[in-house]
Amino acid sequence: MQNQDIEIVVIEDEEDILELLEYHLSKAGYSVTGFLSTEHVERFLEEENPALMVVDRNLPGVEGSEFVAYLRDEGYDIPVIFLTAMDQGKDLEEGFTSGGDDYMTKPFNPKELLLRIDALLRRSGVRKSDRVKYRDMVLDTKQHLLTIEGNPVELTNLEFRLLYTFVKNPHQPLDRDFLRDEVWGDDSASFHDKTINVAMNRLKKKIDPSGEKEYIVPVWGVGYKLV
Amino acid sequence: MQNQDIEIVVIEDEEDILELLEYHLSKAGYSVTGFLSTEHVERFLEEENPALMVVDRNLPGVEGSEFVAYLRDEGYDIPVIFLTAMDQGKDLEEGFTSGGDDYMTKPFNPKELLLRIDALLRRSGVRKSDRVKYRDMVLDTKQHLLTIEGNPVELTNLEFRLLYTFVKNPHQPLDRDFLRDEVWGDDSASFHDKTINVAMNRLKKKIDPSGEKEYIVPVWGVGYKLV
DNA sequence: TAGTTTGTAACCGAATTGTTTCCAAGTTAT
DNA sequence: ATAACTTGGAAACAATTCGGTTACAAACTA
Repeated sequence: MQNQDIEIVVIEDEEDILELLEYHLSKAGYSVTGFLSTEHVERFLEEENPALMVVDRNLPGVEGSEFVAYLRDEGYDIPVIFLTAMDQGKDLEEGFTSGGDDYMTKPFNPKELLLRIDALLRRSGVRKSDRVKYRDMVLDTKQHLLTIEGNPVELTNLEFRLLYTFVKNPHQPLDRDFLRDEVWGDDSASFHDKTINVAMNRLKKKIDPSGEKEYIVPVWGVGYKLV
Repeated sequence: MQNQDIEIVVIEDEEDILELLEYHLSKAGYSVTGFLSTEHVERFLEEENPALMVVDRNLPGVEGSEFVAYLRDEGYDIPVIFLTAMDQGKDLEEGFTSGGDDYMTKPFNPKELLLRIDALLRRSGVRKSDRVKYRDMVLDTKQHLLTIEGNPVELTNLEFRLLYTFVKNPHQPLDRDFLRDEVWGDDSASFHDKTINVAMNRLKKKIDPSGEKEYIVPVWGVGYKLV
């Protein structure tokens, strides 16, 4: 799921609406943290670094827009979508000038909220567009990060490039010449036979220490293939 | 006027609405270029590099959303606000999934459109706020001042620009080529290997003398990233 | 000119990558 | 079926690459 590991904060004082929001966002794959007031939110922001906030405009105590204006002043650049009960012109203006990115009126259409969240995440650069998936592996080429079943797996540069060429060409045996060209490139001159073997084995050990997943299998006399 | 020199493209086939849009946007200080169809827009984008587009969803010939999807595919990342005659759920979804950033229904409230344009410009980095926060660091770009936990930290010009590029691109490994382009710019000619290393280490030492905060970590074989 | 900032160079240590050797498993020939 | 042969895997070792550190020189500022 592409929304996995994206954290969203919701601030809403009406408990049933908060629950509804949490339900829809969770269902879309986001991890959601709800607050009934702005009280402990700043502390949370310092520690967690969530990707986006959905904020009710009318909160008890500190106004939603006031709070966001304060955060902006402090230097927080987190994307904010305001929710409000009515569509008053004054409200709208205050929402945007206080530093909000978008504005929706209640009762909100969940579908639209999700679309707007998605657009805002895209624009603010949270969505890492260049991800490649294979079975339970996710390669984030921008972040140089591999996760297996959601857990990060440490790979070296070479190993990452190697795995990437396999994920790009699944199910087909890649011979050693191809791998050498693709991964090692020009450094082809003077190249020991077993270099690729050793590199492959190190990679296989890292992505499948127990050897039970069988992501990559040798093809005798040819090379390797991603099953 | 803060909107001076910001270029906005409007694509709208109904001439009177186009004029109305041009009027409101010009009054707000933007320089506006209107088109009655998508026809010559791409050529214009190639030459001018406007900051934002306002696009009617229902255009003769190529659909507005289709056109934007095409542009996105071509690699154009320009912010887009869609206008549509009716608020159909299908329309809305198509607007966002084709790569739009915001969506308004006609008849639109000019005030709201201006607010949304402003918010989107802010978010897409056209307007840069002069305070940026990351964890307990606050960078004041106006004053070239950094505070950590409220305490001022002395940075040189270079170090400040360096840290700023990291705060602008958090969580991403920034490779040395990128940093060189971004921070050092044209002086790329004759550039010692270790220059970036040394600069990075000087910066790291200043923002985290004890090395316990781990703001910036090296990514082996790639560069550095702000955690 | 004095003082600060920034780039260069040399060196060190750690992480990564390549080489070698030996062994196991698959393939082929007898 | 078994021996000879070929290829892949494992482990230890060596070489290389890369980042960190320091000292020093050049460039820049006040």
